[in-house]
Amino acid sequence: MQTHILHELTWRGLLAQRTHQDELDQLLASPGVRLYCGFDPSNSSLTIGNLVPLMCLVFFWRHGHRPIALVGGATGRIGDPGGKSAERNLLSDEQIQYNLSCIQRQIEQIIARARTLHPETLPPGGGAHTIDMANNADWMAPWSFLDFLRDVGKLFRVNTMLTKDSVRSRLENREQGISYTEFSYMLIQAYDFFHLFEQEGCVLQVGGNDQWGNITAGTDLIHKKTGQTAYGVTFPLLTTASGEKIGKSEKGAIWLDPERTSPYEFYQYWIQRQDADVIQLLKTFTFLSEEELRAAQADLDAGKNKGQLQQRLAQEVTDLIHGPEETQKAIRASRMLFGEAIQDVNDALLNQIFADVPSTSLERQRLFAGLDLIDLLVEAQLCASKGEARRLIKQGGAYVNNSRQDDNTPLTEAHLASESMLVLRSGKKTYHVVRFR
RNA sequence: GGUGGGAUGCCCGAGCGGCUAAAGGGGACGGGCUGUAAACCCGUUGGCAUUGCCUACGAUGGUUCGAAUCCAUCUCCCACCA
Repeated sequence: MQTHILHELTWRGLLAQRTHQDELDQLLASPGVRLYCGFDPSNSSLTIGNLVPLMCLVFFWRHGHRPIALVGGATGRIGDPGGKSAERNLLSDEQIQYNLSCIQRQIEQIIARARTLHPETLPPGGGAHTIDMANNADWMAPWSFLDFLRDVGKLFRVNTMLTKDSVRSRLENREQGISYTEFSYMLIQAYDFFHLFEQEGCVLQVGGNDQWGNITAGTDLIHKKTGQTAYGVTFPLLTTASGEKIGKSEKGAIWLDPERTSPYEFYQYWIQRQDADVIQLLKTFTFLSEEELRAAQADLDAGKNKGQLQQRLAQEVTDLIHGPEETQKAIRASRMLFGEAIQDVNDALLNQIFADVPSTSLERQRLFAGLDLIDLLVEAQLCASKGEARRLIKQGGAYVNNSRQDDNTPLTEAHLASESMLVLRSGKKTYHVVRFR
């Protein structure tokens, strides 16, 4: 990879703001720049949204720079006021510790996958070094409050802090306000940058655009303490064409943890993106080259995309997060689910395909007498009430083994798709497996 | 502390004594078209039941044959004044 990292970030649409434009260009022109990005341990899993900074670190890495992924063991105890409309509840230390280890594992796994699946992401020379991990609790914990106020707090002007967006938006909202604790968040993040600057020669911090205030607080601190220059780069906060945040489905966030968002759901999330978003998503979340993406854009403009781009996107991202094996399963399940009627299958196959699909287990006897479809839809929680189930059937949205049920004919053993299983579907996309024992 | 205004279904919002399970919009859901897309079109959107019943318009009481609509008290919001 010979091109300039800032060039790559630009064409990927991942460059929002940066400090010292020309100087930074020059600095990044030669490899080996030490940089970092922070990850917040407010949850035990990262989401697709958190994947953006991680991708950025990998992009920097492939250009021969040396990223550090910092998990915020210390900052997590405080809470970043940025992007939050309300004060957040503090997490217990045990919780933070747990979250930290989970997130760290996720990050490491993704980096490892990027290495093996995408050799092109490796830095020139094959990547002797990897992306390093750090935890700011390691250097924040020993500080006493008084020492921190004397050595670090003294260098911050409250007047300046008040102008930062993250703080200002909370001050303007009189209902919510901001606690002294969250107000101080900025100092810690700024100090992190200073510490890494001193100890690791880390001269650049990257982050989402909402981190701009915290990043510049860090560069200011470094300048005050050392007289030297440090840099900051932010990427835009991505939204869909219709203005929603990326990575939120109706049901909530898309998690990287397979326990929370199954690989099948994860894959489906990407498949279901609309054309207007797919190019930006490919640019952000895959390693496709500029040429490939230009070709993709051309196809799209020519009206030639028939969902292939979404498929490519889903496959690439699921590979990276869950590995090729899980991706293949998700693809197989998707083919089956969105294909023809389900027949000539056995339990083993269905179990495999529907491994991630919610299921209900019922007494086999209930089939002998004829099982009421309305009751079943409610029991499987595909419908909230019998009225809703009736409506669903009437409107033609109820399916058994992918074949539409026009009326409430009782189900019998003849409806089993395999030895003991039956596949319910509501609408086009919502599946539920019923097992009879 | 004073004076006004408000609280309606998932959300916004009309209704201001019977025709109100409550207009309209959004969202959501289902169908159609398509590519598991968008846009668009159609339909549904309190619960239970075979024309009926029950629960609902901040809470509690009251007036009335009849209340989301009138009255009283309470709770919570919002605006202006001090």
